[in-house]
Amino acid sequence: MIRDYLLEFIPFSDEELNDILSHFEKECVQKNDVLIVGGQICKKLYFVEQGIGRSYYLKQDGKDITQWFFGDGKFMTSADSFFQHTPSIYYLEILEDSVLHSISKEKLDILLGKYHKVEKLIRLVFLEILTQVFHKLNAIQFHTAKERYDYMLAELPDISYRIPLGHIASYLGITQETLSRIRK
Amino acid sequence: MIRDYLLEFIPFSDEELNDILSHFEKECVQKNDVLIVGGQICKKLYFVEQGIGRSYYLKQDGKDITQWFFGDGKFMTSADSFFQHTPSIYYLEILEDSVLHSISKEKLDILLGKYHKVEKLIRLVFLEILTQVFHKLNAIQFHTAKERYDYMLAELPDISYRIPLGHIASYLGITQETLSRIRK
DNA sequence: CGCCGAGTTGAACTGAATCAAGAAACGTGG
DNA sequence: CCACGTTTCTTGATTCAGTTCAACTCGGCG
Repeated sequence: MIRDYLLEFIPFSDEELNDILSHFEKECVQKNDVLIVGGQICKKLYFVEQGIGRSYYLKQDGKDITQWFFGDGKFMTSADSFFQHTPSIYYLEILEDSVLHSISKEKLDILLGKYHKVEKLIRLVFLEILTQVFHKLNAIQFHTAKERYDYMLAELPDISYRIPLGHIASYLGITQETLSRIRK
Repeated sequence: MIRDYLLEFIPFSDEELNDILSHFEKECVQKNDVLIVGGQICKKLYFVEQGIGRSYYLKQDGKDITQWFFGDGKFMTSADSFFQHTPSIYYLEILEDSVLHSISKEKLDILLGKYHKVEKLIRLVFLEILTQVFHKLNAIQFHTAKERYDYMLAELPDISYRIPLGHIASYLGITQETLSRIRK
């Protein structure tokens, strides 16, 4: 599973892949588990084998705003915190019982130093995320609540039906009430 | 200049740096020059030595929406188009007479293959951009027009006074009229 | 059975868009 | 150096999408 995903990006040899994967740990986590609390340093990069997670942050008034959803086959972390050892603005939360593979910064650094291909892998993953973030930005800027929801359905069809409405609403930058009205 | 910038990211040796920079070409461009037209494939990655550029796209109704500003010391390109050889959604335009250094995909690929450090450089540049895009996303989602403008002043203080108001407005996802009212 | 979180519905309010017109700044050629 | 056209910016009046606040429904679960 994680094998297949990595191979889609880079043609690793079997040995390389085995070595790389030996640095990951399998973690089974439950719905509502919090992997990272805001203000702490995010120590791990996670690969979501099966399940869903989200990142969110708290506004001054205490409302939580979903920043991103991480579905099957995606890497999940608080990027600047993890890569730059700074406190995370974001919380990472698991939304349904999930199977993850995690790797620490130290171990990833070993792999990044050892394999040019891993460096490239991370670059490609970043590029993919970057493209998606810009998509979302475009979807939100100058678009109505309905158009935003359509974007969500198009971009994350599998996720849209597994998640509490409130999370989707804050992800799209609208209120839960508005989203509820749109759906009918 | 470009030397110093690259050295901030990675401790290249003199030989490495000379070799790398020999693959770049210096380009002097003028205000209103368009480097990439939407629909075409972006062939080059640019480094802005001095000046300002922006990326924008056209909405159905023909209005142009600024997506990003590229000031001194930043890399500028249409990322997915350049790295994945796909047609660009975005236009790249120069906003004041500028000095750029450009490199083609082919030459960059050579450098990426030859130097593990260049691969890392690009990864770090991506990480920086990713962080900034998420910042912008947070600034726009659930924030008033005034708060967005404050974000702009904080994030891009040098740029805010060199650019037509309309570009800033569309960048922030508000209308020019509203921005004009906010400023006083 | 009654509680509790999640979702829906309603009515009043508001920030920002839209439409329209005028003022200021810019640059280009005579 | 001034006149003219173009672009950029400001200001005003109106309108509307979406927020806010509050009450109510529904389904699951102890």
